[in-house]
Amino acid sequence: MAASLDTVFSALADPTRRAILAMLLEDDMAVTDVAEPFAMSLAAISKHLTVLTNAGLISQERRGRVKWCKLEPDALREASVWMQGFGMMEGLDLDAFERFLDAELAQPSLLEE
Amino acid sequence: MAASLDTVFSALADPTRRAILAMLLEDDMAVTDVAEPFAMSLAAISKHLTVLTNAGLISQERRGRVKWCKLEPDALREASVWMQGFGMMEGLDLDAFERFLDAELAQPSLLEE
DNA sequence: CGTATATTCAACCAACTGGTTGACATTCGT
DNA sequence: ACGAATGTCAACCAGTTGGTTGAATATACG
Repeated sequence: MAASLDTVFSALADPTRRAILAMLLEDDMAVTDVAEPFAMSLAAISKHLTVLTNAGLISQERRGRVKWCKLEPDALREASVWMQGFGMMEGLDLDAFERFLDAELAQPSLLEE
Repeated sequence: MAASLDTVFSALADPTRRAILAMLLEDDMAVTDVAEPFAMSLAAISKHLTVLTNAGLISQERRGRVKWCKLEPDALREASVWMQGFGMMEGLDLDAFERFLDAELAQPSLLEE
């Protein structure tokens, strides 16, 4: 999955999805168990899990009739690097940040030709 | 402005807005100058700046007929703390992270009653 | 005063989001 | 083989997003 900053940040922009990530921090979970505490349908949670998967924030592995959801925190790394570049956090990797800025600003579709 | 994680992350989810933030990292800028490199109308950029302002990521101060835009990186701090809580980055503040998780999970509107 | 500059507002539009429900496909247990 | 459990799919809906254009509002300049 191409986990761009776009997809990662927009996946994180929903409180339900952030809550799911927090739950998966504890342990891997089946879809039904993920859905259990929420006041919405299983289908809605299934969609949220798809969004998280597309963002690379979780992975899903089917075992029998149960689909296990697993946190994939690596996808947060590049987003975190981006944010740290604004100089407010410790542990800044300036080189990585510059690469991100260059790559993003170089997207021709975004800029005038 | 109530800069929630929702508004911060969803503001960051757009590449135009991230590019604007990167530009403001260099220096404060007028709205017209922010808009100049982009292939879209001034009105569109004005809307993006409103989104960024509502997220607390920038502030805008009118001086004469020019409205100056200024980066406000503090808004990134709580989002960055949230992300760091997933254990992949250095400088983790576990206490702050726990407080965030508790606050978010305690939102009753999200959970079944 | 009149005109150019800087920015927003209002109406509109297509596309996306986040939710619903009901039907469907798989797999497990008996 | 049957029935219950696990998830997804498809169609639908209301509300939001990201863009457009044209008019409106300040403010500054000469």
